[in-house]
Amino acid sequence: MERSSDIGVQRKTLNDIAKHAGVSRATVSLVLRQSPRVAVATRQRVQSSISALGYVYDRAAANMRTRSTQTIGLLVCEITNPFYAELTAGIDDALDRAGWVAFLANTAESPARQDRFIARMREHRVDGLLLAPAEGTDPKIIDDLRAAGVPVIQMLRRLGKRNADQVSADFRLGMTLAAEHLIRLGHKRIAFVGSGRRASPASDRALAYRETLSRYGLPIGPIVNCLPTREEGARAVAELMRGEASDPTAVLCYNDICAFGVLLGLADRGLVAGRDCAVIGFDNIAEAALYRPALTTIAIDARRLGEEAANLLLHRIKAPHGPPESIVLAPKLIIRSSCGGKPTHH
Amino acid sequence: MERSSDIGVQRKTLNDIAKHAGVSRATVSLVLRQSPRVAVATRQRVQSSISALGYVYDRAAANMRTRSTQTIGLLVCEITNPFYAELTAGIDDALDRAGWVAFLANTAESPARQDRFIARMREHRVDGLLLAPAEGTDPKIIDDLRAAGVPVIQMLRRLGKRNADQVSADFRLGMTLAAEHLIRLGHKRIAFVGSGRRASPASDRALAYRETLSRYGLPIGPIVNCLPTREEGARAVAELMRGEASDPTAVLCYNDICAFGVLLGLADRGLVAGRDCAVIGFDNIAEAALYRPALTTIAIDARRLGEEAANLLLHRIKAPHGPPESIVLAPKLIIRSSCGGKPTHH
DNA sequence: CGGTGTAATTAGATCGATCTAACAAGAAAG
DNA sequence: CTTTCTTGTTAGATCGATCTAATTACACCG
Repeated sequence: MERSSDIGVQRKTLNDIAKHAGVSRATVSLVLRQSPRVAVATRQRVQSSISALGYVYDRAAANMRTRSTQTIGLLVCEITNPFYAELTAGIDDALDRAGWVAFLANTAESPARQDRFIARMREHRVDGLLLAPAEGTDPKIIDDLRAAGVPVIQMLRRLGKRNADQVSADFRLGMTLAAEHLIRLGHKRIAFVGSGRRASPASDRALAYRETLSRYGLPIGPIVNCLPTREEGARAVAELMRGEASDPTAVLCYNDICAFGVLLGLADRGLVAGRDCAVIGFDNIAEAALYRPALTTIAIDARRLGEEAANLLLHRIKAPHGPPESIVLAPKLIIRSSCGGKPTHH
Repeated sequence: MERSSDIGVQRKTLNDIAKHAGVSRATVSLVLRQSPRVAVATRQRVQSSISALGYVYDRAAANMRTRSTQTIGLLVCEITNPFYAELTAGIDDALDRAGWVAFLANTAESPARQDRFIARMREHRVDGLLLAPAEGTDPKIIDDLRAAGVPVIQMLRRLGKRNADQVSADFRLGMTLAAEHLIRLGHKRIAFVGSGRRASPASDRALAYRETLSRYGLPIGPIVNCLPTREEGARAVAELMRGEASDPTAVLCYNDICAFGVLLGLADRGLVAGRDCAVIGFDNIAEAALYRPALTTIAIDARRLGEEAANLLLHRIKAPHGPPESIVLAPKLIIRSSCGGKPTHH
């Protein structure tokens, strides 16, 4: 009894097609690569053999000669963070358009895990890497990869000082916009929640907070360290709000997740954000518009950022010796209800 | 001037190592694969040559002979959905432990895009596929892949009726638990929001809703179609709550996202979930615990589900002819505040 | 009619690993 | 001393494509 659906059927090769179509292996290869040097009649004959035999192109074999795999490695510091999920979706979009595929690695903020994945991806001969570095990443890996001839695009977090290919957003400008918004609304005691992170996006934001407040002659602080989780954000409120007259009237947060935590913390203490205290987040993740009160925040277009990063990497792979490029997206203030007043966005 | 950090350095090969260590290519290969048939002295000599020359193993070349790539394809219907992001993290974890890597594709619920990615992954010779199918996926693709000898694990959504390898959760039981909870609380008019989806997890939930209500002799409906977005969930409330005495007193939702939408819709109409209306979600995504009111929901352990799926696929790749396995995780009712009463979880 | 140019096709080497089967050297057995 | 066995090593074929350089077929031209 023949079982056509059985597993382990021999995969067809170029030789099988060649024999079936009565041409040489080389000609079939030319057809596959849409070479114009093949006669129309031959091309058609080959193409019908290909579909008759159900041939599947073996890119891995082809890669051996061409020395390129049309494959990249994507290293994300935390895929369960909606911002990075959106970034990933943007990357995936751009790669799909170009016909490439990505190996995914969720490093979960572990540099050791990141190293392991990078090694594994290099063994698979990826043509390049997109790196949203885990916290505590040794900047040396950029040099190592460069020495090995592996193009890398840094996303969001800067490693080391040297100029390299990177895609990011202007976090300082973003936080400045946020602070100025609060100052325009008349706030004088503005707190900052979330300075605890070492990575560059965090230090950029904390810096802009200090700079802007001092530029307007306002007192700096209180500043509360806080990991980007809602639990921590809620806990931070306990440190900020002591029921005294000197309590802050507004809070700038490291990101939306922290801000949600702060909103929770306020609600749990019977305070209403937007009335008793102004709160601003950062990132504009999807939930920001859909929370109540809706969160005023700084929008970073994560999907667009992903697309730019993927395109820059593909460009760099084509032109490995070109000068480093740095793409910095502009942030945008999105006014909703968490600072009171009339929202311009829902 | 020598530039050691220049791009495009020739990659070292087995032959280079062999020459450097004064042995044959075959011996180096044996060392790399930790064969016990190599003398200790030789092994050490080879190993020091390997690190001296900075050799990087070329798995792609090795794959040509071994006919296995230690690579799988992961197709996710929507990576920006936190449930699937969590699932992805679980898969990544399990693969990391095994030393494998995954190609990621975010199909964004597009079957055409899914087909494209599957073809591309097959060209890259993945050893198997993890498929969280896009809505509207043709069940035939499972047969096609089986005929081609590509192991596939279906995740969450069932395709066709035949028994195949799959990992899912008991959605009927989950929705039954949710409905019975509301019934225990004394609700008589229980609505359902989100029946619009065609995929099996949706129909399972809708079915369990009907079954349970009729089992307890309660009227079925109203039922409101609703895509799993907050906007749609909020819109659904307008259809449900007409300010009449016959308005439902409780709402079962397709998933947490819908439920958040319903909470928003209620809030926008001045109604308080847990007091004026009970709401239950499904999935227990991270936000569920951190919303106010905290959402009562059915927990599905997405990370665990991902790990199980990855492990089952690795098992199936080792034993392609084994009988199909079906792993079904048990759901759990998580009581918080959105149905009133004392919450057991925060 | 032989020579030239162009278009279409192909044989054979090649990418970098693994696999097979054979071989060399020394120990153990007869 | 020869035979057999064991241990360690290796030459050469192989995986399935691409690339190079050569070959064929045929039209065109002087």
